[in-house]
Amino acid sequence: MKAPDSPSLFLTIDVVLLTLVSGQLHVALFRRDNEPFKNALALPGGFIHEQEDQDAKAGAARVLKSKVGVVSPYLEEFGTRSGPARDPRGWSLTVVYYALLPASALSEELTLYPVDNLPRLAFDHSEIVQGVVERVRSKASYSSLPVFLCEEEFTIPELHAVYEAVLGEKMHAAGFRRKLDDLNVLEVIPGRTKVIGRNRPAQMFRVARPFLNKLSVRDRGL
Amino acid sequence: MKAPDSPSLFLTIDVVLLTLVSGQLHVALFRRDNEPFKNALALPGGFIHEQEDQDAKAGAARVLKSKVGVVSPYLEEFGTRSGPARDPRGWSLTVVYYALLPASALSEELTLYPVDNLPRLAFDHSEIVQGVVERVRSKASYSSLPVFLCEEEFTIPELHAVYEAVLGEKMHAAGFRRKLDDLNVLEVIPGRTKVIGRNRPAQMFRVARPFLNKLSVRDRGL
DNA sequence: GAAATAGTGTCTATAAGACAGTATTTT
DNA sequence: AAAATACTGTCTTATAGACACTATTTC
Repeated sequence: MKAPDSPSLFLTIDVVLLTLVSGQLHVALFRRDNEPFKNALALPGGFIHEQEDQDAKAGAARVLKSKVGVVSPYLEEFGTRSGPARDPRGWSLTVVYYALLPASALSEELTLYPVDNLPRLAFDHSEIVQGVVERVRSKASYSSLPVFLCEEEFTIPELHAVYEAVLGEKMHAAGFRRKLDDLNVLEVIPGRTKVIGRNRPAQMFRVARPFLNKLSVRDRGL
Repeated sequence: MKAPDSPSLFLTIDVVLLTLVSGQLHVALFRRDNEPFKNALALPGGFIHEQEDQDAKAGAARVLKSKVGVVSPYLEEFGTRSGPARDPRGWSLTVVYYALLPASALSEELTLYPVDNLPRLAFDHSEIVQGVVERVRSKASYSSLPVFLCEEEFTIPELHAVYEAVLGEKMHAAGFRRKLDDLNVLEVIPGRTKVIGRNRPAQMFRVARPFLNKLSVRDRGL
């Protein structure tokens, strides 16, 4: 093993930040100020700062904070994309992270695009977003992942609607309740209820402490 | 975005090659010839060769071929490990891949260590192996992954034993057959049977073409 | 034919889905 | 009280595990 002398090999981070706007998954994108792909839309990302970043995930958190202005409780590695062709500047490797937040946590300024009708993106970012969305939908089908798209306090019917939006399919309400129950992620907020129309108010819940930044997973799907 | 001028930031690949020896998962390790961690055991790995490697996965395949002398049909990204402390030479990021092969495909020279009783390893390789083993056990519980630990032709009872070895638990034989069936990964080899003792011979199977290098996954676990 | 493992059929227990019924609010 | 949605109880159906039975070989 000898040290590499490679001016044209570089390392970046990209973050796929997903949120729900009017029942549709959206991704946060930015218009690039510089070459390459100047003026094209791209994921928030950048180079690793080896002075600052304790690891790649910390770099992703820094990108989220500096470019989007948020801290995400859920921030997971998706995987890497690499090769000589994906960035015209040379052989590159990007570590892709994904985060989920409720739209209310995001600035109004932020530009969000529906993932199922994306414009053309810079680099291989279209493929990356598609891959992340697939992963998120898959995880949603057997885990508590969609709770990160909810406000801090929410009702079961609200969460139910979020699951249906992410998965794109109707879920049986009674079964949903029962199966959510054995995920053990939810905590009743005693006394707090929420009235929507002229009907029985729904109990409000929050995410239980152990699952504030990780998933609860089921064996048999939701 | 400005180009990074980072002599102390580098990019490596590591491969966790797992196999089954006498019913126990083993990992292929090499004794390091050079500093850092000279003489310590480590995963096969190395720097990205940006002239040769089409991407990180191709680099992993190259490492497997050159250091272990094998080509693995199944080669998957596990994830990355990074930071300033894991390698004394500076801020490093490694992309970890894992591969599964039957012991018969490996050279006799290769040194294999049982994953549940590992010696001390270089860098953060102990933690990496542990993470990969966890991932492999998890995937084995709902997918066809363990077929990659089998020979090209094998019987259901043999495959059954492989699953039990990986998962470390007894599985009900009749249910195992039925559930394997709807994975659709197996293809009867007409006429070919295998006799073990003085008993009914078992039908031999091979992996069906579409799953020669990818998994078949079940909803409900095996 | 006895022994041994391969493989199947069926019964039972458990979990999921359907659906009806009860609960609690506003108007 | 009517309307509307929240929530629960129970019946039915699908799936998984247990277990007994049949199949095919060697000795």
